[in-house]
Amino acid sequence: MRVATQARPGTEPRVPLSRERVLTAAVALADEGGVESLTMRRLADRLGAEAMSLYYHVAKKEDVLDGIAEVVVDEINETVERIDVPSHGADWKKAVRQRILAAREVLLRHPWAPRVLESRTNTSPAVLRYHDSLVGLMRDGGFSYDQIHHALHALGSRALGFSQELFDPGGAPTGDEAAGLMAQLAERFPHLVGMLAEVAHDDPDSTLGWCDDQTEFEFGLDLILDGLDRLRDHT
Amino acid sequence: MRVATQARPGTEPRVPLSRERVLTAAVALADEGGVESLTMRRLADRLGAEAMSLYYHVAKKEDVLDGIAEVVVDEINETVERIDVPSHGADWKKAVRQRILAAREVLLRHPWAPRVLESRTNTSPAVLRYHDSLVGLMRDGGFSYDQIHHALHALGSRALGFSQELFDPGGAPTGDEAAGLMAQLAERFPHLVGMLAEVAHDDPDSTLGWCDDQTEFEFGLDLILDGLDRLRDHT
DNA sequence: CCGTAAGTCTTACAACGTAAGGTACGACTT
DNA sequence: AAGTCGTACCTTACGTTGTAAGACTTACGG
Repeated sequence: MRVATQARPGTEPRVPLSRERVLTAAVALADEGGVESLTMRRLADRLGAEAMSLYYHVAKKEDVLDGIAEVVVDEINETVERIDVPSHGADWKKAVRQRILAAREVLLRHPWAPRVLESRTNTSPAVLRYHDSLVGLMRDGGFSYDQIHHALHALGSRALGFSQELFDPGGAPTGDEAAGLMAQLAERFPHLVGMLAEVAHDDPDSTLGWCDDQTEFEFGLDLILDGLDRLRDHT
Repeated sequence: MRVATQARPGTEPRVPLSRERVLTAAVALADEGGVESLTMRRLADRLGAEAMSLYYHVAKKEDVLDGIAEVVVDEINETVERIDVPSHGADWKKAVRQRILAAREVLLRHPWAPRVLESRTNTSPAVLRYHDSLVGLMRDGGFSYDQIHHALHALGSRALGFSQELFDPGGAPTGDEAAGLMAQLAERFPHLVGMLAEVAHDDPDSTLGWCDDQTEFEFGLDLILDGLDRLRDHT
C-alpha cells in the first residue's frame, strides 16, 4: 500500500541512530529548554525517530542523564587538558585555579549540568579523570595525599567549577517594586537589608539586580585555596 | 443509596485536612521514601483522602515542595535559635560554627531536603530568617556588611549546614570486589588510587568504606572560617 | 531466495499532575 | 421551616510521562 519503501516522505538517506547521536541531541535539547524539557518523545522527534527506538541505544532515561552528564564532563576535560601551566611548588595554586575556572566556563554553557551532575549517583569515569588530574596538580604542589583528600572535600562541587546558584534568579523585582519590597522586608530582616543597601550603594547600577557571580565565585575559591596553601606551609 | 452519611466505613470522626497536615504528611513521606516517592496520590492516601482534595489546601505540587522545604528550615531555625552563645569579637566564629553544625544535624534527619532546597527558585522567609541571624552574628563579630556579603557567598550551601554528598553512596564495593576494582582503576587514575590507598591505610577499618563525612565537613568549614577571620584582622 | 540478526516502529499500560464539575453539610438568611 | 451559600471533599477525565511486549523492516551471508 505504501508508495515508497520508506514510510517517511522525502528524506531519503536515513541517518542511523547511535548512543552518541542520542546523547548529542539530548544535550542540545537540554541546552535549549532545560532538563525538564528533555523527554524521550521529544528527543526521538528531534532525531526523526520514535521514542521506543531510543531504547535500542540507551537503557533507560537515567542512562540518558548519565550520558549527557558525561558528555559535559568530557567537554570540561578536553578544555582543561589543553591548559598547560607549570604546577610545581607554589605554582600549584595558579594551575588549579585556572583549571577550575575553565571548567566553570564550560558549565556556564550548560546551565542544567550542575543539577544533573549532582543527581548522578554513580561517579562517571570522566569525573574521576577530572579529579585525578587535580590530585596530580596538587601532588606537584607538594601536598600529601591526605591533605589533598581533605582539599577535595573542602572544594566540594567547587572543584568542578560550580558552587551553587548557577541558575539565573529569574524574575527579580525592579525599581519601585524593589523599594516597596525592601521597606517591607526591613522590619523582619534588618541585617540582611542593611547589607543589601550597602552592597547596592557600592555598585549603584545594581539595585537588587544581583551580584557579580563571577567575582563571588572567585572570592570563595581563593579563600579556600589560600587556606589550603597556608596549611601546606605549616607542615 | 448510601447506608450511612459517610462514605468511609467505620472511621467516624473525619480529621479535617489543612495545609499544615498536608505538609507534615509530605515531610513524613519524603523522610521514609525520598522525594521521588512523594506523589499527590500517595500523599492523599496517607491522609485518608483523595488526591484532588489536597488541592483545596495547596496550589500545586510545587507548592507542596515549597512547603516541606520551609518546614525543614523552620525546624532548623527553631533548633538554632535555642543556641545562645556570645558572638562578640573573636567569639563570632564559635557562634557561627555551632549554628551551622546544628543546622546540619537537622538536615541529616531529612536527607532529601538539600536537593529540594536547592531546587526552590523562590527564597522562603525561613531561609531569609536563617541568613539574617547569621549576618547578625557576624556583625557582632566586627565584620563589615560587604565582608559578610562575600562570606555568605563563600559559605554557599554550607551556611545552611550542607555542602554536597549528603546522600549515602548506596552500594559501595566491599572486600575482594574493592581490591579488584582498585587494581583496574590504578592504571587510569594513579593519583586518585594512591590517595585512596593512603587514606585507607591511616584509617584501616574503612577499606573504601568511605570517609567520615562529619570530619570532612568540619574541616572544610573551618578552613573557610579561618580564612574569613584572617580577612577580618587585616582591615 | 531464504533465514537471521540488527534496528525501528506500533500498540499498550500504569503512574503522574491537575482541570472541571459534582456532592455533602453547616451556617445564615427570610 | 425552607431556601441559599460557602467550605470541604470526591469523581471522573485528560494529557503527558517512562517503558514493556511484540510486530515490522532492512541488510546480508548462505
